Formats: sequence, structure tokens, C-alpha cells
Amino acid sequence: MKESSNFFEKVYEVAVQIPFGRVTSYGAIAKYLGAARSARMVGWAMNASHNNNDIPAHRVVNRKGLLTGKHHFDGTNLMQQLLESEGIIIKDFQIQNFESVFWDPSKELPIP
DNA sequence: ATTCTGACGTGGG
DNA sequence: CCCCACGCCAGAA
Repeated sequence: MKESSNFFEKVYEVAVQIPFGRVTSYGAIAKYLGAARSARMVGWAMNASHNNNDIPAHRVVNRKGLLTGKHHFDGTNLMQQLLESEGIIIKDFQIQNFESVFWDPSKELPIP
């Protein structure tokens, strides 16, 4: 049995609900979980999500829409390819039209 | 216990 | 928009 904190599972729960062709930010997820000050922990959870193939971590970026976590993916441009594959335009590691593809769980998802 | 780091965010300049 | 500094929480050494 893994000693995964409930926080991690919550992050995964939100991440898997990110619609196709949409992205969100770590802070948005953290805020939705009620841990707005723990945005870093969301990233940490994503790091652990490497074990969970069902977690589209590539759809999670920082508030600027920058692919900060791309370095943690297998290749060097895997994250960008995945996002572009979903119709998201990326230029210089930054998502173009970010506001249009942004998906806020606090708005789209029901409040827990 | 202490120290540092980190897939972040916000505020001030 | 950019740059800089601080805060925040969890885990590793």
C-alpha cells in the first residue's frame, strides 16, 4: 500500500478531468483543492504522476502558459508534441492563445 | 532537528 | 510585458 497523501490523488482527479485540447495551471488546481499556496506541491504531485499513465501532465503548465515541466518528460519536446497533437499552438515553449485554451477547474468543475 | 531544493504564484519596480 | 525577491509546503540529505 502506498502512503500517497490524499492531496496527490486529488491532483490526479482534477488532472484526468482536463478536457482534450485544453490546459490548466498548477495554481488553478491548487486553488481548486483549497491549497492555493501550495502550487508547488501540485507540480510535485505531477512528478509522482509519472507512475500514473492516465495523468495528462502535459496539459498542466504554469500560470504564464509556459511549458516549465517539459524537461521532466521523456524527450526534450515530447510535451510540446503532445499539446500540439491536441490542437494547441506552442511557440518557444509557450502556449499561444493561452487564455482561449485555459481550463479553470474552479469554474468548470463543481466545488467539492 | 536543520538546510536546500523545487513541474509555482504574487507583488513591487 | 520583463526582472527581482519573498512566501509556501513537502520531501530528501
